[in-house]
Amino acid sequence: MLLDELNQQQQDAVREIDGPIIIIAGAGSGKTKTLTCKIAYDLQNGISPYNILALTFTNKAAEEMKERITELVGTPAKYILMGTFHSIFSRILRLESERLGFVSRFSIYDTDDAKSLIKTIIKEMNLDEKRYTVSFVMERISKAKNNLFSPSDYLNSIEIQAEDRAAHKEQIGYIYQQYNRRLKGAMAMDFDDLLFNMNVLLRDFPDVLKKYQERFRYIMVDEYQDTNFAQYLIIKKLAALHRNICVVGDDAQSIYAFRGASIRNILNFKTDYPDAKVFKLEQNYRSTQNIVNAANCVIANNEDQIKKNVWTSNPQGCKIRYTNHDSDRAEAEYVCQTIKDKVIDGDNYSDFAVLYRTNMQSRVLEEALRLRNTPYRLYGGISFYSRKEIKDVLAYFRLVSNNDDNGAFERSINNPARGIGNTTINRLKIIAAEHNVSLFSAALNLPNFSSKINGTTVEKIVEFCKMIVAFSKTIHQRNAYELGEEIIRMSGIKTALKNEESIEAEDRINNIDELINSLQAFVRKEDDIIIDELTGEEISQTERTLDVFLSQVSLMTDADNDDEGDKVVLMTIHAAKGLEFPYVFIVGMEENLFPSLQSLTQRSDTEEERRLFYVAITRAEKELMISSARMRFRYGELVFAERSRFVEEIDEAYLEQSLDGKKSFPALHKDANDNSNRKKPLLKLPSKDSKKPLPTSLPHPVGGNASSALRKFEIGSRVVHSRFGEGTILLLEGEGDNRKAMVNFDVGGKKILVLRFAKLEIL
DNA sequence: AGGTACTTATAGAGT
DNA sequence: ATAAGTACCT
Repeated sequence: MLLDELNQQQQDAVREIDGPIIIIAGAGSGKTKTLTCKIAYDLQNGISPYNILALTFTNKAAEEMKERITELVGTPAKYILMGTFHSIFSRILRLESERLGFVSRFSIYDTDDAKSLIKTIIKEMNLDEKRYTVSFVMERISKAKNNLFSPSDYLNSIEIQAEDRAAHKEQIGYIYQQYNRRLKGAMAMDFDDLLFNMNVLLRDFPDVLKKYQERFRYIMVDEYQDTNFAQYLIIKKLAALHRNICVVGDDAQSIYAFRGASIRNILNFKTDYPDAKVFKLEQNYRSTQNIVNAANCVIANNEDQIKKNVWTSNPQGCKIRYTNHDSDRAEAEYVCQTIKDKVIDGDNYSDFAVLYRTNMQSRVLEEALRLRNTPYRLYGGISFYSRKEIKDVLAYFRLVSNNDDNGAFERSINNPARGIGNTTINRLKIIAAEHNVSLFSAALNLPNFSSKINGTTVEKIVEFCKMIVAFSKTIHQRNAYELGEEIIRMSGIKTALKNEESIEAEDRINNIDELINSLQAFVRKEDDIIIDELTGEEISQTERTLDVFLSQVSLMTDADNDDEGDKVVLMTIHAAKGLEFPYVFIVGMEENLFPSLQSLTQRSDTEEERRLFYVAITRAEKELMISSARMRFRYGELVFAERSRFVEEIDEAYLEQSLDGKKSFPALHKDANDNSNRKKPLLKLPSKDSKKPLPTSLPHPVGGNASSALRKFEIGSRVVHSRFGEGTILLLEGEGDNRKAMVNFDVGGKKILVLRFAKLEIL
């Protein structure tokens, strides 16, 4: 029976089918299990899968949930409309696109595409690029869209205009206006538009609203604490008719305010739906008592929260271990060594996760892991889909699918080089603007327009356009693999890379081949039948076309392609939400890094950082290791850091401290349950107020070079470096801490190294 | 038009 | 440390 494996609170939540429901699910409280059981229970009670809408934050979460529901109830699960906000709404928008004046094959601009468009506009408006930085303008526009301010709302808002004027950036409204016009002209939407336009659709077309209200009789929203205003309002409108809305979340895990999410949505659910039934899942099944208690201590420092008591009946476990290290490298080495030791004792690599605040921290960890041949899997960072060569290929696909996509046109027209340079493109842009048509349309009809572009160039442009047109014509006759493969072949991208004959080019070719593989997988999908849950129709193999592929790929992230295997996992804390691991390292516990510098200016931001730390702690099942470094490389230079304030927020009853990473835990496994003599930390840390002066000279070189070794370096010495291998010293300069050597490495050539940091050893 | 060499800006999380 | 942009040369 479905309910047998659930505790009382979980059962209560599952049994409540109708009306507004909020489930506050503490970390590790079996949220996914409850949610999947709940949907299965609904289905068993006669609710049609066709009437269920389930919204998640990641594709992965949606897939996993669907899989689990299928296990419980079988085929009907296939018909449930379940996915991310962005993917579900993009599909609805494609169906209803003509209402908003879009083609159904509109393009989706990712952040890079959007930024380059904004940049173009700033340049065209002759604005000072120092004052109007792309990232700032982008943030303003994104925030406006997430709060449903159109360009005219933006320009008419006294408050917003005052803000912009105060910042001496009063042109942002006009940039926004132009940006949106250009998106429309390219038949494109950015990520925020998917939410904004969904709102427009439901606001301006009552028949559409009614249609989807009637369709979605039961609505579930996962991670409700991370919804922004635009998402909140869509949900509210869709649920207004039947009021069967079930939201699940944990205010303590709200970590996306930076993206416009409002913790208020979950805190105010009872206000919106006074008759809402509230269920709290407070028993943690994931972590040891020490971990749960430590997490509770940390989160208790936040003011904004729903009261709850997360507890566990799991074993007490060992204390959380905090270590401080000389440098980011030493910290990384400590992580590697600890993992190695535990693997020797029988644990798997995949039992470990290393979590960090910022993606840039992954580098030093990767280096250390590689050095020790420790298998790892890196999540995030430059995703597969944002690699240049992949974006190049996808630009071709986009252009074929949507000829008006100016961004895709500009990217493709001279890639690979066809002798169509900047001058030509600028002339083309002018023609397109004069005739108010897209670049592609202007290019295709170029012979009919008078222009300064010379004849041979015109021929090349027309030839390109004809190739694209030929592809576009067959887009619905051929499957994504056949067409995509041909586009790649005919574009000449791969040939150009082959001619480069470099290692990098080889990698790029491999990546393109991987993309071709994914086209093939998309077309073949072992699942005999793919069902479009939105329309209820089956999608045959021939209907798995390039535009369908593209519509999915634009919203795909790396995390969605999991490559399993026994590997240590490296990821940001944000990416780790919803996951769990037996052993977790949280590295970089330093002021100005975690919490980040930007977050310290506002209390609410600091609270968000604390929730982020809470999320990180609660990923751990058995053991948690947190660490910091006294200095680390940031932006290419060395910075010193103090221990994060968050470390102190963990009661010492649950924490074990050591200042140097190694050999400091004599009783690693034994005394875990012995609390009796642990009133004081093993080592007294300097209090945060007693600011120690920054060390003027470093205690020890990172790699352990004793200073005596420095003297032995001479011009002509043969040396070995941990990363670069063997080489010969060509030059020496500087004194003391600044002593540098130019080394000619046998592989890789000349490099200048600061001896204080470089792991150079004399052979 | 295209490629190379040098300069400069920029580093917070991700659908 | 790195990517992106610019200046300059072929």
